[in-house]
Amino acid sequence: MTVDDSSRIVLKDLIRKVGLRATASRVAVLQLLRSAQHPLSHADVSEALSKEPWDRATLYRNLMDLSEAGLLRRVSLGSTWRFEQEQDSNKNSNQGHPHFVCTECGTVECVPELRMQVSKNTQASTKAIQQGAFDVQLHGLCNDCTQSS
Amino acid sequence: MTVDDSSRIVLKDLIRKVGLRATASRVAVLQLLRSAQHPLSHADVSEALSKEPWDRATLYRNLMDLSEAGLLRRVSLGSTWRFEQEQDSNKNSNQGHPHFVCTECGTVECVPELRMQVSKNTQASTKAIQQGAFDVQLHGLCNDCTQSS
DNA sequence: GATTAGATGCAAATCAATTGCAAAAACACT
DNA sequence: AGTGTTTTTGCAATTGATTTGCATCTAATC
Repeated sequence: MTVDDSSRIVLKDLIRKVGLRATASRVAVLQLLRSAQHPLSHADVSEALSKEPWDRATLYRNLMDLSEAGLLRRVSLGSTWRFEQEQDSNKNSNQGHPHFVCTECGTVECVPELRMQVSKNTQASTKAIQQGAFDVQLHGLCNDCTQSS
Repeated sequence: MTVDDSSRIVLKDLIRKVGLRATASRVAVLQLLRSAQHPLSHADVSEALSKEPWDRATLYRNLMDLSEAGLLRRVSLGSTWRFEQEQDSNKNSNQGHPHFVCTECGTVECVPELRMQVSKNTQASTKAIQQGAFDVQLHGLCNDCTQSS
């Protein structure tokens, strides 16, 4: 049994534990996101698994199902989403780590080391801000797009 | 001459100053965004001006043209955009004020009073972060969506 | 008011995201 | 292993937003 096989068994168990059936595409999606260094879009996942026979719609549904089940985290970009593996440290939190989003190419990087202080004296009318229930994103040009522009 | 008329003249001059022709739809778009309390999407603009005869494509191009010319600011939401009036205080800055983005309905609010401190000792590999060339977004549920969920 | 470069309107093309439904696969139980 | 039940998938079709080509129109200039 290879390392890949054993990890596949672990992933299958994980998937079953949250009440979903451990199908090949779900295992592959989960495996992909666990090895990814940054959050991936539907399109990223489709492309990465393009050698496999799975349909776009299936991968869409896989990502949604795994996210709703808590095995992935959905990073909101307004009207679209990126997906990343759920971190144990975030499990019981409504807040993940900060992300850097490229305004040119849309790539999303994780910047977990970044600490942001939100001034507490904010009289923001938004409850989520008062309660700290939000994710932080920095939007700017990534290194690649800085060069080419 | 009404207040509206005089403001329209001012807007027309503004548009001409940046090298564009002062067409009726451009004036209307600029006027709308100047009175808006938060950044608007193209769909928002279309709807707000739905009584006018202008085509969707025209409004798209108006928003893009006015942004490129520096009269509007484009707020990136990953793959889509919102538009807001350019603030004089931002004119020579590559950074606007922070925004709060609802992960449910996509509404974008301005939170200019929010001050964020990014730890300076970051060894982030992204140049934009090191140089402070980024916009800050907080993503969470807006008050409306908190209630209904 | 005539000229002309720039802008618009319309229709068509593109592209991403989503849905319905029949067929296939996973799981539970013999 | 075989069978039945429920979930999931694959495919095709739909939706909806954004973009583009091009003929027509118009703002700005003379």
